[in-house]
Amino acid sequence: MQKTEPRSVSLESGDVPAARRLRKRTDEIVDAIKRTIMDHGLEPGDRLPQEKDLIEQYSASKGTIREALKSLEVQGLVRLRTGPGGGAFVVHMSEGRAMSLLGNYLFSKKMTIADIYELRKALEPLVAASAMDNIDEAGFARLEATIEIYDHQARDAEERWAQRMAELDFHAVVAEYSDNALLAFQCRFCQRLLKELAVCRDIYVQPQPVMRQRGIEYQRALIEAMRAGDRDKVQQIMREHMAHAEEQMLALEAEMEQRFIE
Amino acid sequence: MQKTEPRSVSLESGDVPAARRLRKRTDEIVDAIKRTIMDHGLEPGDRLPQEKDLIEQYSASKGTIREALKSLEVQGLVRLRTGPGGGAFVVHMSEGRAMSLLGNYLFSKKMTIADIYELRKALEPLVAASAMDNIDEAGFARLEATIEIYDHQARDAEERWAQRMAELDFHAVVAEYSDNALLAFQCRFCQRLLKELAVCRDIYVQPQPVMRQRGIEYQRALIEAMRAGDRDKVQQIMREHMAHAEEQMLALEAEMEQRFIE
DNA sequence: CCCAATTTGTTCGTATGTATC
DNA sequence: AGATACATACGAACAAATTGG
Repeated sequence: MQKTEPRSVSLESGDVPAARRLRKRTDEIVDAIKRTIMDHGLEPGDRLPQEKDLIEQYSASKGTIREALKSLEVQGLVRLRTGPGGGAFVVHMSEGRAMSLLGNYLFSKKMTIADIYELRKALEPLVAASAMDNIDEAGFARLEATIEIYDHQARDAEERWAQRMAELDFHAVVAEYSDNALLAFQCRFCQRLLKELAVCRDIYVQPQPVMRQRGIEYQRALIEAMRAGDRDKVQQIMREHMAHAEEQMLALEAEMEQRFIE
Repeated sequence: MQKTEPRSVSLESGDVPAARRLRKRTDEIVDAIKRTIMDHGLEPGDRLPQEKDLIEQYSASKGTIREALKSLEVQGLVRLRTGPGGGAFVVHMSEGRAMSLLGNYLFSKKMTIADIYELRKALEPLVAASAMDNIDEAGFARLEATIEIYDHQARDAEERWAQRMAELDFHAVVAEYSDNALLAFQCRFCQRLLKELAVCRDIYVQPQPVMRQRGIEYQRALIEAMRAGDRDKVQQIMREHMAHAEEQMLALEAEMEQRFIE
């Protein structure tokens, strides 16, 4: 049985299948370097040949090689360092970069609060259940420390904002303990959207006494259920927590619009 | 005296750090152009100033400007065209590019079939229900045409492969009719992972008579439920469909490993 | 169909900044 | 502190692609 196929995965197929148009030199080199990374199984920390050698290897000029390396850097595949022993080093894309890039894609689509919570209602219970299997006392401590941030009335708008962010961070911490990288990423991306969406930012600056208290109750109950290892209960609590959070967000959004009309 | 801090380590925030330390000229220009696009509300089709003008505007060299534009191109924000009237045109990132970039992030994580299906079991029922509200007769026709592709015994390995791809395309078509862009994207990304993961590719080349027939039954029932507008039934069928598909995939994976050991 | 204008794409030479020893 | 190795940036020239006459 063939185990490792030479035509492995994720090769930037994207749009044009190469047979059509003459591809630009830069893009050819980008793909060539990508293949080199894949085929040689290069790990983070490994260094690519330096510019000088790449120039020779691909018979291209400095500028072209630089553009290719820049492309790889933007894609989060390499990091460029100056100085002796410097060069292009293979890295794993950071979650932040992945989210930025995906954010560019969704920028054109108009996301609503309901859209995001439709996802969260489905995913957060799953990550919570998944995280339950891996979380330890240190993890619980982190969760409780996060709750502390918003377990009191905010003094000013700035602290109120910090509390809203921390409320989302609670779920980010939970997701950290899931071993399903894709699930965790998608969950955390939803959280990031909630942090960045303009409509949400407008909502967060308003006072909202009810939401905070109820949210904490859900989260405390969640921690307890996780400690008890009660998978069904964990999911049930998170479902209710999300449904309640969505309700609050939508109500606040409607209230804001109402105020705007007056 | 200003001194460069040595601990400029890999926090790699990915997004706009405030005017902090010495950033590279290229990245400054990238952000400046990004802001220009945002602030002016530039839409796809709108043209940025040409290289010549950008060189003047930012007092940078041609190479630097080109690197900045290349960065924006890789991020899927602009498209570069040569010739008279050419230049950098604002575009919306294609779904394919977004998936490629996200694929680079997940490349380092080791995804399992179970991980992906954990997502699919949660998301596919939601997209199906969401799509139900928008799909029309043309959409149903597309779904039925897709089923035709694998509604018979494959003659050879190549057709078998095409059938596996079409089975996934069925769900891609469903997702097209959802108006929740994020939900649809995440669903289709799962489908893409199933198309590309090496372990899945190995599975698809094997004959698997049972899965095909049962899958079609689910999908035909799904179409019927969608036509009837029965939201709960749509979700229920899709849940079962996904659970069954996962079961089959895991069984085939186990069988393959068994064969591999022998 | 070719020609010419326009604009990006690529090359070379050189200089500067930066990190390591 | 100085030498070295490397990326980063500049500028001028040339090549290729696209559009319109």
